[in-house]
Amino acid sequence: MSDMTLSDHDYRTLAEFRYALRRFLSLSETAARSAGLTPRQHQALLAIKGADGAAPIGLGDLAERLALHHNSMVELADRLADSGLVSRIPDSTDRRRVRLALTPAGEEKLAALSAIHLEELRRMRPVLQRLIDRLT
Amino acid sequence: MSDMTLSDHDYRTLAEFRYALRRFLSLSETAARSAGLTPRQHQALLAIKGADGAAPIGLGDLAERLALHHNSMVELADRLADSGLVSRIPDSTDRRRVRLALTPAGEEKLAALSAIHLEELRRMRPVLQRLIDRLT
DNA sequence: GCGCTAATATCGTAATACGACATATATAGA
DNA sequence: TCTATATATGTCGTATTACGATATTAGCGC
Repeated sequence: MSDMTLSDHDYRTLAEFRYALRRFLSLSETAARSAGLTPRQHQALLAIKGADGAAPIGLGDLAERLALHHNSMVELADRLADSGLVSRIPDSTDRRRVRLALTPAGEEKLAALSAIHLEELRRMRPVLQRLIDRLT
Repeated sequence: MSDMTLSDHDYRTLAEFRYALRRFLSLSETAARSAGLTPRQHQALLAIKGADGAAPIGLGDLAERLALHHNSMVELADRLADSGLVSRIPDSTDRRRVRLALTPAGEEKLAALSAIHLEELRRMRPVLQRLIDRLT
């Protein structure tokens, strides 16, 4: 907080940053829904795939990664399992734990969505770079 | 779409990007709610402030900027006006139009929140830069 | 075994974005 | 100027979903 009073330039930077974010998120949502997924479902698939430990990620860790409370994560996992996109895998040693793995259907949808997102991020790169540079 | 098959590195880049986004958005939400605002309300205040035309921004343009349908924007404007954060200003020449301006209370809350957000973005800068550079 | 903690699950509730529809104003064309 | 159409905002019912509170099940130290 170097200076408490913000300039118009600061506000504009913040506003444009949020605008870029919303455009990305809006595009992402449209793509996800076209694939029959909610945005959260898509993000969950990506987080599952992107979390490379040796073992599949558990509900609790996934909840943290998605910034969801554990019970919301349980419900999200229910919906994903009902849709046949992930499968619940009980942990072999700790029977309280449940891990999630992508089904082939989940892999497939995620792959298609990820290609779109990667392309979009690459397209956005100059804008993002410009905004970052503006942060003084 | 240079190559249809995505590498683990691609997935991890996407996952980490989303994770960074969620952390930012989560922080933003917490800050907004601490100030008695919903995230959307905060974003609306910022978009109003950041939209520099000669005249205050209208409902329709604001809806587009916030990626909301016009009726959702009307309801959001209702809630903002009820909270005393913005005031509806009928357009002088086109009486269909309604413009929104920040009240002093709105300015004040936005200023406090914006300082927090600018600080956070500056803190995130290295992470964002690294992610952008990873986009090949 | 007993008390305690941790992980997952269940259920009722509230917030809010949307679809469908309604109203008010502007504009073009005969 | 009158009428048809388009545009901007507003209203209302509904559905989705994240959360709080609570419950259940499993591990752990003693």
